[in-house]
Amino acid sequence: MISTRGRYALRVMLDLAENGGAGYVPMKEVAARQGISLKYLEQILPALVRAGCVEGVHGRGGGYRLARAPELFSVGEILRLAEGDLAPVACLQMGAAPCPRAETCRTLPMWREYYDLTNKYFDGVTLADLLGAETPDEAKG
Amino acid sequence: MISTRGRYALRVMLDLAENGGAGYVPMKEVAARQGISLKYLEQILPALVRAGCVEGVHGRGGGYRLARAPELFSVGEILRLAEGDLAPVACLQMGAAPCPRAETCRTLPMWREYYDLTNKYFDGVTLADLLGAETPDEAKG
DNA sequence: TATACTCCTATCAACCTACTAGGTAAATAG
DNA sequence: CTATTTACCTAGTAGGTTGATAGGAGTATA
Repeated sequence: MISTRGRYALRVMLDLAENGGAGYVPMKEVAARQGISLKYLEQILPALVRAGCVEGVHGRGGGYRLARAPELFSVGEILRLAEGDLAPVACLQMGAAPCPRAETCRTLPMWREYYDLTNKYFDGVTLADLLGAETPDEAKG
Repeated sequence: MISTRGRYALRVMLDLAENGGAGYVPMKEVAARQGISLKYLEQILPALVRAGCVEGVHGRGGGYRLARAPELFSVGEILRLAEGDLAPVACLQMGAAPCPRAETCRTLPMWREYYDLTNKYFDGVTLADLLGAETPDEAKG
């Protein structure tokens, strides 16, 4: 399941895209608009900064802004940064201890294929797709 | 993420398909073969019985057996019984309080489409597919 | 130098997961 | 009828995760 971390990260990115324009937007404003705890958002954002998705500027007049245009961000990229992983089972998570059953596991290939499906789906949706009020389908077609 | 409940349920069904034949298999044996706590399995199985996926018989010579042939079980059916739901976000879970943002939510259509994708994928894989040592792809093609 | 931001770290309550434990009910074997 | 074997029911529990809150340090601007 996608937790609030991933969902909030997405909402912040969308908020920056809509309300950002060219300048920096303080998280305080985003938190108020989105109805999310400022302190909680402050925990989520550094990962997006380190990955070069948003740029943060300290001090008065500072805030965050998107590092690229919305059509250049995939949802998959943002979710992976916030959630760490989109693996459907523990044994496929990065850094997981290799499962001793892996060789003979009847279900592992299925989990792998679903994992691929998941990554491909979310990599195929961009922030720009979500900003248009259309469904991702329509955006793609 | 698919938890052990769903994964164990699948493994039990596969074990019954492989080692069951026509008769009843005691959970004790399945637990030993699969290296899973018997007491934990006993918690998972009633849901499969109630749904008519497996049949349990008490007493000496009893145990469980599949209620249908392996090709008539989809993985999706079993996972939903064990996990309750395959919803990727809380607001899509059955019985969830309706989200006040639903009307204007930019991301909800995407979650919905991914939810559909998930159900369709797992509904398209059968126990029989997993029993053949092939990948689900090959089984389908 | 005061202010307004980002960013770091610690803490915490609530909840969930994965399991353990101890039974009761039902069926069969002797 | 009794002992045994199995399914099935219910409660508890250690450890981890989630979703926050809190306090402050670092940094840029006016």
